[in-house]
Amino acid sequence: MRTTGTPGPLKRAELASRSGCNIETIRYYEKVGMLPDPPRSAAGYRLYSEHHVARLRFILRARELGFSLEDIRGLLDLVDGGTQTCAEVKARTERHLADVRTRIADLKRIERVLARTARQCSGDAVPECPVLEALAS
Amino acid sequence: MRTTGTPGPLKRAELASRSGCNIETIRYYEKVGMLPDPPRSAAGYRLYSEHHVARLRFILRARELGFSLEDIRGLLDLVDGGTQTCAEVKARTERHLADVRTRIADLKRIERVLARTARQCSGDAVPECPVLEALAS
DNA sequence: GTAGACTCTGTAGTGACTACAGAGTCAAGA
DNA sequence: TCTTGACTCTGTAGTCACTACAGAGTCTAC
Repeated sequence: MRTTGTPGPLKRAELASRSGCNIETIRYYEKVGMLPDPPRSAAGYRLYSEHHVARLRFILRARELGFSLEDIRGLLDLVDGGTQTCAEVKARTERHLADVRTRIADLKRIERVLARTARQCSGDAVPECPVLEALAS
Repeated sequence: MRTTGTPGPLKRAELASRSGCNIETIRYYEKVGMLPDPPRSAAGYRLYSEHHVARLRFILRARELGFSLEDIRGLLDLVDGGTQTCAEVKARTERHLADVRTRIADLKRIERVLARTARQCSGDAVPECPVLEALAS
């Protein structure tokens, strides 16, 4: 059993535990070209390096921030190309930020409607319900 | 060409335009049991009634409020059963409201990180980028 | 030698649609 | 009557970002 910090190639489960990523998701990211194909052992087992750990963490962090895989692919291209400019990345980030703000505004609108409607509910066991009426009207 | 307000059964495209719902989505809702199967013409064309219009609008309004189809199925069961109590609907609505609030909080956290990171960007055409560094680190 | 834990592959399922192909139907105009 | 074009029918596949599973192979500790 390899312990944390020991160097050498990692197997799928090790990469999963090092990154906190679901083991199947790793294979998925490989399949869709987000993670480079790792070298294989004689038996065909994937052998991941620190490079893969770093890239996977990059992907996961960007996912946490709500970037789509498509967005992340773009960011990775910029990184890989070595030609990325701060301006390009900034533009992408700000586009995404605008998206996030739109979603927040939408959800807040929804929240207001739901809260208002729920407040009108008596909570009694009567068959009339302002929520259903609001939806039906 | 039937004009708005004329009674009589509606075809798929008419129901779509009356409700603002995508025509394929109507068929999907039927398939998954959200909309009752309408009677058919001799040629097999669906013939929708005002009942279908009302139900479809109910579904669309609930979708706008972010209820899942599963949630809506529950609401429709309560409506159809005729046994729904305000208390049940209120509980569902409040569960959903809590969900929405969680999502808002998540997005706000994301927004803060994105905004802070984007601010650090010079926007210049230099290859170093604090956004990418934040993601990679 | 064997048990159990791992890995491999391909495939199918999730939710909520959306799109398309190929066939049939309908109504208006020539 | 015929044709044209717009509609409708069905089944199926694609979308996104995974997740789960089956059946086979491999590795390692005892």
